Amino acid sequence: MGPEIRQDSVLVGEQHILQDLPSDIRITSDFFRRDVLEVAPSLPGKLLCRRFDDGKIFKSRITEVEAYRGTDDLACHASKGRTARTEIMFGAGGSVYVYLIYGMYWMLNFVTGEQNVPQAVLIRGVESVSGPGRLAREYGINKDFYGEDIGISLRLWLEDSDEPVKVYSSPRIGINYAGEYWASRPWRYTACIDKR
DNA sequence: GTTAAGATTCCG
DNA sequence: GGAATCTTAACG
Repeated sequence: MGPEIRQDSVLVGEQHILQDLPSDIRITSDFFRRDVLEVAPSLPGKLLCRRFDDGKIFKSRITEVEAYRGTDDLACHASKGRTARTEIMFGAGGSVYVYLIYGMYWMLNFVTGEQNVPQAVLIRGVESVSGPGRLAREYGINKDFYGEDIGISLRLWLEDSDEPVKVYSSPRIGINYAGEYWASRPWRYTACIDKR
């Protein structure tokens, strides 16, 4: 059974290739070039979209994210300084930051903010998948996506959704090591997606 | 070179 | 409650 052919795909040789999506649907890099505390709360409800190598396209609405904000934030990897791992976070918003945790789970993040302002949003869940480790696994995200430009990538992108969402904020998960102050910042944003 | 710990998940 | 599993960062 071949891949589902969409209207926005085009035949190139023997393969159907997904066209770059119209700018009024796809979220552009500009969206991410703002403070992470503006970007993160506006992500729940948006569609996280993936085109796999076999041409199949998977989309699910984001339900849970967390903001990691700059060198002061002791829960943010950038607080350790500019290293090979954190380098991408020091670039302008719109690229992908992925890293391996506990030797087995990839964490999917989107860099936000202006150049030299290291921030990122961790995508912790979508409607069909709970948990950041399982999410990356379902979406086939690994180190190959480090630095991917979310504004132009043909295999990973975001789309707007008109579904109304209520967004709640609460403390971030699993970062008690950062100390009480940073662990208590309400920078986790969860969506309650209305299903009428 | 060595080591401790981690933005997690699954099993008992 | 604890293991799985390995990269990163800190230290010698």
